[in-house]
Amino acid sequence: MMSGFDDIPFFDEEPAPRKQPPATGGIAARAMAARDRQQRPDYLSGLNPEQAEAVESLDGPVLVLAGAGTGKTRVLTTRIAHILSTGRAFPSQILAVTFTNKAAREMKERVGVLVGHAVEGMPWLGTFHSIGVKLLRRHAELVGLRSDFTILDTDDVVRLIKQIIQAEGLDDKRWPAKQFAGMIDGWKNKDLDPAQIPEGDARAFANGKGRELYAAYQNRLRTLNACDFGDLLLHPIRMFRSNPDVLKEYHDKFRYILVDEYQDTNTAQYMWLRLLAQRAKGVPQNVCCVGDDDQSIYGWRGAEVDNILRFEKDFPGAKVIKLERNYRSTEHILGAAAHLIAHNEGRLGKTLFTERTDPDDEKVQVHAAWDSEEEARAVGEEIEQLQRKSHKLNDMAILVRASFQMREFEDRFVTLGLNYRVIGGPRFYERLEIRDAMAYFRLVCQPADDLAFERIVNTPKRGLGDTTIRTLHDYARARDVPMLAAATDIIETDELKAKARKGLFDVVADFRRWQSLLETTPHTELAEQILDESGYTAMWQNDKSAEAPGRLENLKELIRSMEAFESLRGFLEHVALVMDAEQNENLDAVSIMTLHSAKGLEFDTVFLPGWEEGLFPHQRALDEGGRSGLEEERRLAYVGITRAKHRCHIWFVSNRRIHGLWQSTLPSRFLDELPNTHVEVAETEQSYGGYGRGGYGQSRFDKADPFQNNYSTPGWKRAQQNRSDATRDNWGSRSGHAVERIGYGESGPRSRTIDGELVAKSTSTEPSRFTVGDRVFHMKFGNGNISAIEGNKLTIDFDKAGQKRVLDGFVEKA
DNA sequence: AAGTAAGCGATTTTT
DNA sequence: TCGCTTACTT
Repeated sequence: MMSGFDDIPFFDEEPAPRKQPPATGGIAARAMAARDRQQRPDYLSGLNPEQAEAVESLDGPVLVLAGAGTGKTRVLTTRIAHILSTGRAFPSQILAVTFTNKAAREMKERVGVLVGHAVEGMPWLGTFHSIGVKLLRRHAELVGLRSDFTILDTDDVVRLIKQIIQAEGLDDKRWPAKQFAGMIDGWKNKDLDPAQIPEGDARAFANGKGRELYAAYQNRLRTLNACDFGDLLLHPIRMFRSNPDVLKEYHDKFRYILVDEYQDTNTAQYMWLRLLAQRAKGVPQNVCCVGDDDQSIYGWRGAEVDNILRFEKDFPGAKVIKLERNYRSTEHILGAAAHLIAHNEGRLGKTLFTERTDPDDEKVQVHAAWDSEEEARAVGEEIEQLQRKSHKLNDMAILVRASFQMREFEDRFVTLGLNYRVIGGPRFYERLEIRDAMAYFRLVCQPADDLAFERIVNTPKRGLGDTTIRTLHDYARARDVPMLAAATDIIETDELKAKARKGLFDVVADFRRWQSLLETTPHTELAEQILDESGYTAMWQNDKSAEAPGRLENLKELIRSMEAFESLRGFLEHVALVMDAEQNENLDAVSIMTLHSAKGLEFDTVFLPGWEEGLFPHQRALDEGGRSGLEEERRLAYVGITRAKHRCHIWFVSNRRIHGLWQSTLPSRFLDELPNTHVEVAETEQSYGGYGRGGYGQSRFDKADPFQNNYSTPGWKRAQQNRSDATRDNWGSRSGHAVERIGYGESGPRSRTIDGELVAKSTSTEPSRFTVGDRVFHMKFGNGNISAIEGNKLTIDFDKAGQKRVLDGFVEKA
């Protein structure tokens, strides 16, 4: 099994240059490769021909288009194993980049399985950011940092920006720091420094001060000796650009470069990669990017699908290998997914197939429910039924478009006593008490960390209020020293009142003591000591609120998780980069998560609720992203379906409560893009369909089996268009079934269209056709009397359902 | 400094 | 509508 690995040399760091393997592409190497191919080592024998080609094409640029479930990770890990076993590179000469820590971890583990002890010898396998940190710690001085720089998270960044906005004398309510943080992030994703941002962008914020503020922010980071996440990419880029000798060093070093999830790279990551990958002319670029354009779902946070689409132009002579043989899903699931994604334009074009055909495999099921409550109830029932057939809850997942959908399922599962776990959501290291504790630790390790200082200087309360902090802040800025240092000085003066001076004196003394213990005391012990002596633990012990015990528990957990690290510093770095905490694997539970966080996972049974226009595809994606927004939504749907191994159940409801108002909804257009042959509409004995749908036109989903006939005929399409327009009008007032298209009069409501498809229409504000006291009928709640009217929103006392607020388009005069 | 009142926004998320 | 953040009050 381990053939060929026993004689790999291992180095923690660089081997001596003359001991390097023969140059890639050389005759010797090719001969060796040929020999290896003949021998077909064990680790290659389990691969299909395409996978094997992806693994063995070591010379020159390679793009592996790996569809969902086609063994992408296997290819990557085996390729690394192959490089090592053929002696083409030492572990430290392979650069392997992933997006998430999870992916990096998984890759490390799997390479470990293949090559045993070599994993420790792969220092350059990690996320873009962790590799960036590694580069920066080595060359910090080249970008004006010290190598012990701190990494700020989003929360720190926002607080810092807020200070800067205030310092500029701007109103921080009119110009929210959070928004500006987002803008900076966007610029950094595009590899733009303050001088390079487009004039329009610069003007868009704070009366044209955008550029200034961005520059001020960067200056502040430098004085704080700190980086935000974007800098972890940008600083290395700048460093390479202005220090060709350093870049050359890494060119020589990295003989093979591998990139996972290439479709998710943003412009900065692309530049970073290109700098490292594009060597001198004539030298083969052994870069291998793996990705799937059909699974690009992060355009909204700066990912450029274009990077993968133009790979062949960027790397001339690139070999493109498609992996289309799927090992995960049934033919129905693949067929449904393929048909759906075929509606996108600008694809590289892959079609997944499987060799397994089992007549027992069920088709993808589409279910209709009356409202979200019934949807949750029905999914709960399905889950219980599967459970009765001894399916594991761990093998089931509910994948939602937006997190507000989760609640209904959680509520239902609580009543049923069904175990579930929510993936994503608020994370351990983002909790208040954890962040406070971390601020203490940070300040001990890095006395210049003003953000940490300000966070905890008066937590617990030490009588150091706003005025004191402001005085101290100004004092520090005037002398250009960190606040902790300023505090040390200021307590010698009489700038502060006696009470504040005493409080500050104690803080300074505490930190001085903890710092002196840093090298001598074991870090977990020191951490505990810090939390105790600072009074932080006591603060929560004295807190009577319901969450206090949980917070204390979290603090204990924090200390416990430090044990795995060698030092406080090492732990801090880990937390800055790896924000996730492990889930309890032992519990058998249904997973609930967003479609985005489901990427890369697989489940036996997948439930996809909420396939309604406006929710999925999401209205905002359409409004803000137009055609490409729609296509990204479609890719999201594709990701959702392809998570399923055996069963995929899609749901949509007719009524959903959005922002507290009940709204009638239309089945998602994606449902109509699913093929007959692999999809069936599930018979449900629920209330859906039992009601008259009063003038909303026919839908194939009104009938028991809409797939029987004409759902894709122009007639159906038109019917849906009618319904769509009619319903959208209900946001304003009802205007019948007129088909409104592009080209309204100047004064009329403006619609948005995507290639002629009507996607959104602004609300109109005509006076309501109802008056208080009217007797009305609502499809969901039945009869009732109007008790109040605000614009198009009616408050109605229903005979059975009680008081509800609904939009006037959904009721009729009774 | 804490507690209430008012206001705002409401996809998706990693590092 | 609801839940969270911020402002104002005591």
